[in-house]
Amino acid sequence: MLSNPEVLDEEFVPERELVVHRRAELDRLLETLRPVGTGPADVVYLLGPTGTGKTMLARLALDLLLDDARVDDATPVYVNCWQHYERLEILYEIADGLKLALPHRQGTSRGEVLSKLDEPDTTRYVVLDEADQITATEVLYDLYEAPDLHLVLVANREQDLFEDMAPRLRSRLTVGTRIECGRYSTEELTEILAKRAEAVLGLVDGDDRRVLEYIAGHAGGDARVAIRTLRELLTERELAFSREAVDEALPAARDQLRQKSLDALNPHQRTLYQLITEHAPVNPQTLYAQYRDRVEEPRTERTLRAYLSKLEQYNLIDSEGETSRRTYTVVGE
DNA sequence: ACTCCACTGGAACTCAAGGGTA
DNA sequence: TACCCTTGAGTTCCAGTGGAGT
Repeated sequence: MLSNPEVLDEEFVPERELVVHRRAELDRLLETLRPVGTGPADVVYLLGPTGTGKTMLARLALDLLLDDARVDDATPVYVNCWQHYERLEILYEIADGLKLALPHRQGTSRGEVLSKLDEPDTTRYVVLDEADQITATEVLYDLYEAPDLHLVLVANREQDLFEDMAPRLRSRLTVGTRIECGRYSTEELTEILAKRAEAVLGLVDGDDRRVLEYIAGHAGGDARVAIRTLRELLTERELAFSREAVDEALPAARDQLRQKSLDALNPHQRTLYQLITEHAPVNPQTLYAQYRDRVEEPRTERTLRAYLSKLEQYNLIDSEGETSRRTYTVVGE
């Protein structure tokens, strides 16, 4: 039996002690958010590619702020904009997190939620994870205007965040603290894996450590992939700690992460994804025709276009070219 | 230069569902 | 219980874009 198997979940938020390579970023984040000295910044950006510890940092910072004696009455809220990307949806999630007394979700207008947000009784810390998925960036303005509310925006690239933003909003939001999380090096990833492996297995010997290095070297600097692979090795492959086992576990780990995104799709979106895997690179005309052949009650092309942009947002597919020359391919195939 | 065609994405609309209210 | 309000999902319509053919 493994002890603490939860540390092998890539979404697990570790204790401060388990954080090995993001100490400086964590301290800077806490320093910026803590209302001491010159006062907190209004917006903090946590930027960097997938699997570089941004979400972990943001969640851990919320936990630590809650326990911090210097911070009175803090209310932390975490919203994943991957699932909640519409303006009202995000406001509702925040209202829920802040335990604001709304009559009910349906039937409460944006104005009502905003007026509730304008009456703070605590310092609010709001993390918007995957903030580049937000379709209506006006929500950032809503939150920026709310008193005593500190925003942490987590995104891969800063430009994605500001791309569709109105200039008035952009000029307000560009002021803020930026904390960059670069790709982990193989050494750093090995350390991270070693900490997690120790938490479940006890001490890790030299041979095992070489296997961890091997995982780290093949995970492309992505901690999610590395941790998933370790979990796959320890839970599914009966502690088979060898390079051969890693070679099998790595693609399985990547598949599982992809499957997690696919599970969030409706049947029509899944059919589109399936067709793109079968025919990639495929142009829109062929794709729409194949789709109509495949399903009983096809959606309109306008809806399919909306689905395709969603699949792209989920990083499941890629598109190249414009208008009639556009083609769709599957990411990672 | 002009026209045709394929494609995109915004705006306005319909519809069903969920919940409050008199 | 009938009616009202709001929402999300999906559709219809359409202006704009860019490649290809004449």
